[in-house]
Amino acid sequence: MSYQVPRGTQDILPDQIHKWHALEDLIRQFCYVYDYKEIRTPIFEHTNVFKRGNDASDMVNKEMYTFTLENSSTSLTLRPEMTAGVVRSYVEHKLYGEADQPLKMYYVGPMCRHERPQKGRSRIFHQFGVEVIGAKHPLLDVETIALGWSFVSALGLKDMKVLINTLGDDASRDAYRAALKQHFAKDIDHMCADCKRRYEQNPLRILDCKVDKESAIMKTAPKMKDYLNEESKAYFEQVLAGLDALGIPYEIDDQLVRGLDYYTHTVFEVVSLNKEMGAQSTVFAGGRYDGMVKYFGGPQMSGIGWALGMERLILACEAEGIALGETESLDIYVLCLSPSVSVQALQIVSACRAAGYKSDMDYQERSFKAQFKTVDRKGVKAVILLGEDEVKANMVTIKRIADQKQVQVKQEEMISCLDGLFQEETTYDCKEGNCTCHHEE
RNA sequence: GCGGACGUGGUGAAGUGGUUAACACAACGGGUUGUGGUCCCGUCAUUCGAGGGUUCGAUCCCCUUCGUCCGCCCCA
Repeated sequence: MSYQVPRGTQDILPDQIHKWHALEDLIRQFCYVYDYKEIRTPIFEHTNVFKRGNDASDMVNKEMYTFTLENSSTSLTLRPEMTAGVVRSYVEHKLYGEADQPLKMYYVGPMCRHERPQKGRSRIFHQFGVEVIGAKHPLLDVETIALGWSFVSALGLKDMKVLINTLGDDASRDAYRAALKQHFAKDIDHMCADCKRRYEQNPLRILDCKVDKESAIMKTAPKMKDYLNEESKAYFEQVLAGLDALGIPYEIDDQLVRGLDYYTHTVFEVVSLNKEMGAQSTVFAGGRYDGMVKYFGGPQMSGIGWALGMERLILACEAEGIALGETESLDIYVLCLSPSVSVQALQIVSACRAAGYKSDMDYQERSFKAQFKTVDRKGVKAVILLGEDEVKANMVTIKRIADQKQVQVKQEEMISCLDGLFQEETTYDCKEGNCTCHHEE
């Protein structure tokens, strides 16, 4: 009991891993047909990759795992998100010079944030995300949303909603920011401490405030849409038209500003409406960023991306009763009837494995009955019985569980016999209560 | 960082200031010595998250600590 995982982290145990494999397989399929390629960047970066000048977000200011090793002056940080690392890599390797732009990338991996753990919120969690860098077109915004939306739809999730908004370009945002500051100027003293901080650092995020949400000053606050210039407005309208064209339902939420400060134009959030999700209901979210590539020393190029919380996705699937991945089963189990033949049993298991059958045997010298229990529990399709009689005769006994068909064959013929048994039509009439097969509950 | 609830075997859980900590599931062994799933019998917590304190005596009361859950905050 003295050793345990650090707070807010968890082991993903073997009996849960099928969910992760199922999701990862589907992710690769989707990214393949969308022609997005995987990128892998380091799990830690120089701190200044994440901590950039004007960033006022909690994520970079309060929640980063930042460390400096002894005998070193280099400050490193465990990545709290992926976009910064991807953009850094894009610029560092001068990928903006590649022929095919935009570059379409995806990633899957762990992120670290020092937050208070809660349902759907851990200190190490996994994100699947996409980044499209090197071109700016509203239909690219639509494409990335479509990728995520079709992905969660393919899983069977139904209680999902797309919330979308625009922050406009820099000029629109500057104008809006000034208007907000003016609006809140005389009341900021009565507002919550967080809002006071936001007022100075990033007035847009005052709109995110839950404390003062119902106050009159909040309700009469100027709207972003009234400060959008023509170009920004047109951009947003094209995004919405693209979503309409693909039949993706959405809801415009003009309070949506997102927590990361690098966003421009399109921002969106896809949330689960299922009550079992708890307070952390955002499954994937992202937006466009116009300034990041230049910030990292590249040309003026735009990007768009989103990130999806894998743990939250699993929660959402569980909340909607969606099973991920197949339950484990075994093709063949070798039943060892006497410890004296265990070496021969191992040779037979090896032969089955070499032939491609998922196979196993007992290594605990357990009773015959106990070994058969394992057969039931693991959903074994065929059993090979091996006792002293078989070894003497150089035979094996093969029993197909589904219909209890049992044959004895020479060991040389074992694999071809198994091939036959597995290929043969095994669905047969099995009336309830009238047969001896095992029915799974 | 703030507020609240909780922590008993592999799992789900009952329980009480007093001698041996229910019950169920799972696991293992046996009845059935080479043919499983049902049934019956047996075994399985010197210990109640950890550390300290009060007490003749603590799983139960108090403190500390670690962790989980819920909400705030934040975000995927």
